[in-house]
Amino acid sequence: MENSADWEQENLINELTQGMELAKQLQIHLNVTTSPHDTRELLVHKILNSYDKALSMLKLNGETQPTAAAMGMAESPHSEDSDKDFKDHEHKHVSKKRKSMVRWTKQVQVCPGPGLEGCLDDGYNWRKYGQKDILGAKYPRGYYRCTHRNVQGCLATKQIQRSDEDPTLYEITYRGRHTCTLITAPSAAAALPDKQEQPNMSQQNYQQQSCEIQFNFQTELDSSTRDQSIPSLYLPCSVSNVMVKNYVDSASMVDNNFVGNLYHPLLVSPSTSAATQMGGFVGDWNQTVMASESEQLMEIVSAASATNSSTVGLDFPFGALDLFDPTFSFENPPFF
DNA sequence: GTCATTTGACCCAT
DNA sequence: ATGGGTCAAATGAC
Repeated sequence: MENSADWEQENLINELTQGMELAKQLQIHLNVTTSPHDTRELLVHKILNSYDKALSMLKLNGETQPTAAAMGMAESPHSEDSDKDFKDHEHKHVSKKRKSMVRWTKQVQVCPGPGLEGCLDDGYNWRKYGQKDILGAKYPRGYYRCTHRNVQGCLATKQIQRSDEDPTLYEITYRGRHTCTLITAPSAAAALPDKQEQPNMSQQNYQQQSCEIQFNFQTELDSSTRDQSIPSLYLPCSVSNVMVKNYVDSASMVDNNFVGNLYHPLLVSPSTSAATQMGGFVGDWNQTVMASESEQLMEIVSAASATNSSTVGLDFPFGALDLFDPTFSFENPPFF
């Protein structure tokens, strides 16, 4: 038993180390303007793979710990994915997987009227697979899964529940991380149109997504005040009128203890000017929007590889967050 | 013809 | 037994 744990830990360290090495390579490639785009993308892919493996190890490990249930894993262990393939061949495995799925919720307020669905669009391509009347809820709950599920095996799902009290308020629960290769940054998404749903996605939707989960990326060429050898992650939300509002824990965010530790929900509140750009959104946003930082970071890294950005960073109103700072940790982010 | 949505049935956890 | 989540056939839109 102990040997097994040691072995797992060793593998975990190996994966993380590999991820770091790959990130360093990517860093070098980002500083070389002549570096081929393919190479960067390959590195990003490897990094993501490496961290995915590490996450899987941690999640599976976390499930065996008694604290997991106490930390919010009492969540209904229902199917995250009931694809027949999985049911037939990996039923038990899927059940485990479901429990460890990352889950987070955000609330979106939209103006009533046409184009409402568009406002709920988050840039990913979802396919509705069910709708159900929920006990005690006035409105039915819609069930959606990633369009690329069959092709790329992306297990991300979401549920949309309209609020009883405020019909303009929608609670969107996301489960699972997108593993599809669709790059979701606005520009990238536009470059990868989905013939089925993309045409319905208006520009305002892209703006919405850029403020909620994905972020716009900008090139920061003037890095005279910054160590050029250390690309920092810049999240230009402070520039694009999105500010970090607060941090709260959420039961839905601690489906497993690892997620609870690593995934600090980021609460952002787009300011009025951003909402104005978003058209369909109510001008005064007071509701909170939570997202997985890890997912954001994955996307940031992905998008960084797709741009010529020499730096990628998280830029908060109170300063930039340097993810390559050795003192940085998700458990103790410097700003919360 | 293809693909998305709808909806009743089914499965599973509680 | 009940409710939430998913399946899959039927239907509709393009």
